[in-house]
Amino acid sequence: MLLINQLSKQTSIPIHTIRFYEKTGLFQGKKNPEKKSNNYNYYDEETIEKLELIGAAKMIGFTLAEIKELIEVWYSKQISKKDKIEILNQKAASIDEKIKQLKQVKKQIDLFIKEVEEFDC
Amino acid sequence: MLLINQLSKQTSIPIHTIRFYEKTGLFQGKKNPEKKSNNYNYYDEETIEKLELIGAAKMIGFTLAEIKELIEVWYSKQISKKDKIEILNQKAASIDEKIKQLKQVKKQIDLFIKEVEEFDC
DNA sequence: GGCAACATTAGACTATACTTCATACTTCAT
DNA sequence: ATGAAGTATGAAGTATAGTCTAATGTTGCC
Repeated sequence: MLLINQLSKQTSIPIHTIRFYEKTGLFQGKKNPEKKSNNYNYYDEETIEKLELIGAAKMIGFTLAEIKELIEVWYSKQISKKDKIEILNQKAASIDEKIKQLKQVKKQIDLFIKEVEEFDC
Repeated sequence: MLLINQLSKQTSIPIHTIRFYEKTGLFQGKKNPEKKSNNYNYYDEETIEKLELIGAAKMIGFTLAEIKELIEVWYSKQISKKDKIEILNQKAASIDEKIKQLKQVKKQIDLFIKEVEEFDC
């Protein structure tokens, strides 16, 4: 179990940002019941996974609200198999859509580069 | 030449947003020198193009600052061919990078869907 | 000439995602 | 035991990207 400082170092995510994510409900640290003198939060390996997922999902344009939903599906034991698969398929589809859009714009930029190379002398 | 209302209708971008983009420096309307009684802004076809570019670039996660740079390259007559190509290549590379990341996450989600389908009964 | 529909500006307000600050407590090395 | 470093909490501040309001002026049509 890691303290927030270690967690930050292992994920390269600033402490303040981690706290912000925690407050947003993306995950929760656990208090140590044996140590009642402090109320430090302890984080498990799953939290590292979650932070990595957050990083990846953010990079591709998901909002924290969407990521929260994704995490809930990913780790929930309560959500039915059917619902899980549906939400995951939705996310997968939205990623495909984004890839399509990116390729479209890439093509346009490549064309424009050619244009510049040939005519704009 | 279009007034802002027409521009908004043709691009499906709200008037307020168009004004915001203009204030941000993504493009500029022109005053009509023959009509000195008002100071309405008139927009040309190029502005429609630019707004479409903004829409596409935003969709793939470019910030307005990046888009501004892209538009400046796209339409500037002052920037050298070499610089234009360099900036465009940078944007193209960042799109490739994003596509790579998206594919990565897509793969992870697909794997997880399989996992859920097989084991989480 | 009067009224609806459109235009402009400045400024206030919102949401998202942080980021910093202030205060106060805890742990650890010397 | 004391000071540096780490932790918690709440609240304020920042940046980006809008979105809305108010006050005021303009145009077009009956």
